[in-house]
Amino acid sequence: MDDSLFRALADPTRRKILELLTERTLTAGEIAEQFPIAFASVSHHLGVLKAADLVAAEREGQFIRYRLNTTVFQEVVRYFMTRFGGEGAKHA
Amino acid sequence: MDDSLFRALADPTRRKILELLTERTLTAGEIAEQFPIAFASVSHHLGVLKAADLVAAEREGQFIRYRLNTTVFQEVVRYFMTRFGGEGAKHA
DNA sequence: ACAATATTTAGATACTTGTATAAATATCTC
DNA sequence: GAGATATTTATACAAGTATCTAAATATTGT
Repeated sequence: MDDSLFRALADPTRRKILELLTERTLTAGEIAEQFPIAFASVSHHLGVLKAADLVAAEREGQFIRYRLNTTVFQEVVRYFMTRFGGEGAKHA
Repeated sequence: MDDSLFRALADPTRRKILELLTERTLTAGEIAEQFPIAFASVSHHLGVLKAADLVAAEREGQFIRYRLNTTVFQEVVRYFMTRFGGEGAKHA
């Protein structure tokens, strides 16, 4: 389990970005609009998420579209369930 | 979902501590032995884990015994599964 | 090629954090 | 109560990080 993954999840802004991407894919600008911080700061967060392989980016004309990489989330769930899940996780 | 939880998980030493506690409860000293850093540093990590409610501590004579708080882990699993789990999580 | 739009990268700064050493607290034994 | 052991708390510092502004890169349209 990569360290960058957990560090990426440690920031609330980044977790919020991930939750936004659950609904649908979004461009960097659409994501940045949702936050009171500078676009460049959001771009930095997107870079961290991409480095952790939690999201994937694809250029679409002048825009860059981000989407959730669900595969990695499944790995996270598995990590927690196998190591710490105990009983309760099985029927969640 | 509390911010302190994810920040607590972001450090590899702390994740290792949690994994050690999966096997059995351990005293602070037994935990500290496993790491190349100072006892006080491990104690700091234990404080972070306790603040995030990931572990519970109980004095036992001169020792302090730590145990995993599995309830919180179930919440973590649920967080990931409901928001990001997709299909793969269901039969993991 | 130029201007406009979208996004990232670079450089700076304030804040947080992981670690260390030293001091403090708690318990046990004599 | 003094000394030994176990652990935490206090203080300091280097490294990491979230944010900002400004500059750079990429694409589109005229």
